[in-house]
Amino acid sequence: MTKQSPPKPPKPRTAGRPSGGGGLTKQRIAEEALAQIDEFGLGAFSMREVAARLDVYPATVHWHVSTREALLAEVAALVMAEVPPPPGKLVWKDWIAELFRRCRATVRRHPNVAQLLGAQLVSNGSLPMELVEGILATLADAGFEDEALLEAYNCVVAAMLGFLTMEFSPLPADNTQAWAEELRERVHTIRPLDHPVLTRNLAQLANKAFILRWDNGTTVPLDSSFERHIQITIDGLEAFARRIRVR
Amino acid sequence: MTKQSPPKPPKPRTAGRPSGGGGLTKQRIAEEALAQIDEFGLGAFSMREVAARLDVYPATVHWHVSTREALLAEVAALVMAEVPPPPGKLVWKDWIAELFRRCRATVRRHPNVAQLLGAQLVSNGSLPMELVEGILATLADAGFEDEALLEAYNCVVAAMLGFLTMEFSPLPADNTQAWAEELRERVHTIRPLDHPVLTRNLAQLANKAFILRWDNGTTVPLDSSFERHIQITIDGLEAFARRIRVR
DNA sequence: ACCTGAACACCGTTCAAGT
DNA sequence: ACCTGAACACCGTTCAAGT
Repeated sequence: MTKQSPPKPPKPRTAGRPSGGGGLTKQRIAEEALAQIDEFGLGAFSMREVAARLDVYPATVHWHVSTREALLAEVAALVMAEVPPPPGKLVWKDWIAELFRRCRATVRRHPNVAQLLGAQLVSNGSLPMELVEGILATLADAGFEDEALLEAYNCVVAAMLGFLTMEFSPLPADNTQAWAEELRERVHTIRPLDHPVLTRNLAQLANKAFILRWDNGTTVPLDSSFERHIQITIDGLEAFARRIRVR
Repeated sequence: MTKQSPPKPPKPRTAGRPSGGGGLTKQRIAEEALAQIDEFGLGAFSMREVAARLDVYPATVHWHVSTREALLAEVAALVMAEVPPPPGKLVWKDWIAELFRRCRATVRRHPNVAQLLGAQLVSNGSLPMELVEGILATLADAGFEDEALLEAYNCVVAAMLGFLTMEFSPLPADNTQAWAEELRERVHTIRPLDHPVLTRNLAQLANKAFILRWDNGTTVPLDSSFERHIQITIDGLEAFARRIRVR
């Protein structure tokens, strides 16, 4: 697109350790990769592109990162490291709710990495240990221990990352417009006799309910649904805690 | 791997519409793609590979499917179409719980497509409309309407697909072994002073808690966590229903 | 309408060679 | 230790040409 300088002046660079303030690091590479993904989406990400941005040969990137997958995991970790842990003094319900909100705020700033969070085991390891400990400590405070602690923890993580992964799942890369129009058409021509409840609530659901939408969370945020999701999760956890106490 | 017949006998095939029982269809292509993914993982999926399996030129596949992304969406739809809708006579709590379980059973049969379900908006449209209507009808039965219906629905879908996406998220493609060993090492050498709760419950959490595991749901299924996730979601929904009734 | 055959512009990764 | 330069074996997609 912006490549219109054909008499490309040959940049003579030398091999070996850089003399200037160069100092390419894994961190630096991940930052550049994140920038690329933020700007143009995951589809525009490639080792070669990142190398080009850093004005370096592809092999150089590989010297630092080993593999494309590893770099993406690094990027995911970079994003999740931005999540500020909620203050420790909150009661457990508020702490969990705050975590959900802060996590979403961070993902909102990097929506294109959302699909990396839940969907790959490598980048599942991206949540900072500090947050993991925070969740566990909070749930322990709420009265969960042993297997109940494990279950409550998994529920919290799945509910949080799962929702965000879906809310910000990317649109088709190619002809977004045509695709959106087609889905919108399909949703609005659903046969009322086969799908009465859907039809009756179409105005409420169209483009705001999962599976029935053609824009993602970047364009059409699911604010109220997310807040409700928090409440439902916490109410469910409380019921769980009650069941334990009763026993 | 199994390619050791170099004097490949040239298969002379003719262009044009196939005479025999050929009849390549989008459906047929998606089935072959699914088979490939089931066997060797999403990493081994490519248009060319699918074409080879069908004994056809890559361009032929493109004539039927338009794009790689579209084919993957088709594959996701194929899988989710396998989910048998729960019987309609169940009370709403049981219906939702059954849906969760049936959905999981299906994804368990095709774990490698899990990462497609939640993470791409194209394949978000994969859930059959019949199930969507089922969820809506069930929730309407439970007393949710208008915006509450939207919120409850989004919560159900996110909770269900979100958990499954994470439980079956794929391992790194390359040197799985080394990666697993490294993560296991990292988890077991967490500093006790910084992460007391984590350390205290390490035996309970290691390789069974999200972020702290190196095997996915195929090897180490999160059965009890999933059942608890169902209960928590339903209890939360019930609390939500109560809040509405009170108002 | 459906397919072949070939081509284009990309990939990730490896490896010898430089400094 | 860190990088160049080139190569290898793949990709997805397009397009004219066949039948």
